[in-house]
Amino acid sequence: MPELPEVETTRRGIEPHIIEQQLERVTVRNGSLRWPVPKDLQSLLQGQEILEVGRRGKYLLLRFKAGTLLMHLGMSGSLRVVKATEAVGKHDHVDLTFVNGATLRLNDPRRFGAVLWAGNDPQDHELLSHLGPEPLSDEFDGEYMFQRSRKRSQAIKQFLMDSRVVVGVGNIYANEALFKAGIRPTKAAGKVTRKAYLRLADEVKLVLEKAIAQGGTTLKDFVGGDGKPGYFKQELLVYGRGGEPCAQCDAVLKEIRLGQRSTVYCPQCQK
DNA sequence: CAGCGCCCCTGCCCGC
DNA sequence: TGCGGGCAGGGGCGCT
Repeated sequence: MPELPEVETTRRGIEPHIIEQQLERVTVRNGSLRWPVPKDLQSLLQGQEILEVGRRGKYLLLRFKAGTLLMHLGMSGSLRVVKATEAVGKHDHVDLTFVNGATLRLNDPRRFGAVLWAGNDPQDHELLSHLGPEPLSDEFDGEYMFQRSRKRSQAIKQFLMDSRVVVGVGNIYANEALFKAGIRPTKAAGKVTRKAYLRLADEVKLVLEKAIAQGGTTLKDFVGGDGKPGYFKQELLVYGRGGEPCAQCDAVLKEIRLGQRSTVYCPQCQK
């Protein structure tokens, strides 16, 4: 579920409910996530106020005076703000309950997500310190990709999904952006031209911005807790469409596996 | 170092 | 209806 746009949508959705709120207690029902949830969160955070709700790539950063709580939603995680009295459901693994009664509740069926303590300089945390630029920042552009990709034999799609190169481009958007840019996902990153990278970087920004804008329209529902937006599904041009005709040329879209991930492209439009 | 598979885990869908 | 296999929007890790 969570690609960068959804994590950003989550961030925007929870922020107004928890910013400047004082934490009353931490409830960990199942601390067995990607890494064990630290056991001392309660003592670290009790009485502390949330100063900022930030994001780095797909990580959410809840900043307190004492340090930063780092959260990742993995493949299946979601966060909702509920009343402290709301019935606990299956896979509701962690709650942060605030003095005002609001509760930030993490649900994660597959438990690939994470809740970790990162101290006062979260960007120095091991999981964040090697991350590439944000795709929507000026630091990320075609020239940057071109320079970083020289002599790389790896397929462009895997290069694009490497968080050390750029964060937040998941499988769906990698497929979509490569289609829009007319680049075949299997092409070696080092053989993609500067011109093609300029186009690709633009398309990455466009598709992410568009998805965030649409995620925004579902914010209310999201916080109200009624589940998942299916917002951009109908906008996808290749992802999940293997075997269907290309929207641009009518050729049959090909579906292959690249690095264990489903990859769809148009053999005509993407060279 | 670059690049590639593996794996963590549950749920769901499909074919038999 | 039950069961096995494959797949899922992430990404760290260990190996070559």
